Amino acid sequence: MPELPEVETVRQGLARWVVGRRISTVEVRHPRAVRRHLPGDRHFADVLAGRTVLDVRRRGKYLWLPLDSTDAIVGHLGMSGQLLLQPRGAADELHLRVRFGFADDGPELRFVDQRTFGGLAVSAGGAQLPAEIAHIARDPLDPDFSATDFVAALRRRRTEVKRALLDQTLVSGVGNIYADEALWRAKLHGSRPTDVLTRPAGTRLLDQVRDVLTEAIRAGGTSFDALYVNVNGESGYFDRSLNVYGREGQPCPRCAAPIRREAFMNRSSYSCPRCQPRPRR
DNA sequence: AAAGTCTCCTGCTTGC
DNA sequence: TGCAAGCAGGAGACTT
Repeated sequence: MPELPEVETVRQGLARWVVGRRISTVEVRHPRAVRRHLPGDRHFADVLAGRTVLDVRRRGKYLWLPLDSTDAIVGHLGMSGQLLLQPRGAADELHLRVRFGFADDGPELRFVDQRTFGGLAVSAGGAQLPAEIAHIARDPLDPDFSATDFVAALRRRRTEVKRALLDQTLVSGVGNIYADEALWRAKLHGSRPTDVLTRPAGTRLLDQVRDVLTEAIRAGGTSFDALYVNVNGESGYFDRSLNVYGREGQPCPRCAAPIRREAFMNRSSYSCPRCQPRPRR
């Protein structure tokens, strides 16, 4: 599942292979992929034809591609979205949703998405920061992210710490996998209430979030279920470094207690019952 | 207003 | 064997 490290890996690939190229044709194969582009799929294709990609930027799990028109292509991979570079004429993927051809006749950019939770849109005048993602907080690897402000905001919340980590308006880029991994590293149970977390505990947690995200980027991301690949179709290998996520019943790498799985928001949380005791309520 | 829940979607896995 | 339910989950819409 694409979280910050996976999206950053894709960003780096796009920066290498797409920046400076002029879009010639856009084919929307499935309108749901551009459902957030309110003027519709025809407009999406028309407004992009002839535009040159100037850069590839990211905030949290969102990508945007500033164009020479001051607009930007905004993208989110959702659960299963992939941005792939493929030679012209290569067979269509089963879940191909959008195809971009370039004026240089080089490789196409394809948006492929099995579960269709992801999508693309054109942000009018959004080259600097698309309005569509202005509500998303900076991510913890952003040089302008303030640790002090984050910890203060965390402690003002009246919720559980894992819910707070997943709230993209508080800190962006963290999803279920890296939330569980950071909480394990910080030896905190995700149900711990945020308002009684000490400042040092909040800072330690943020440090662990940053560490796990940075290490995962170095590994090219986590390809837990093969739905995530980079722009060249290659898997990341951080799944080998996961300590708790998806490891129910296996020994905690720190204390050997069997990893526990608990229901959380209609999904699962993984933690060590000994290193991360559940808070008394 | 903030916090919590529901819904969108497909394909693989599990169970009767 | 076949069908149905369960599961994966990001984030916007909706409810409390």
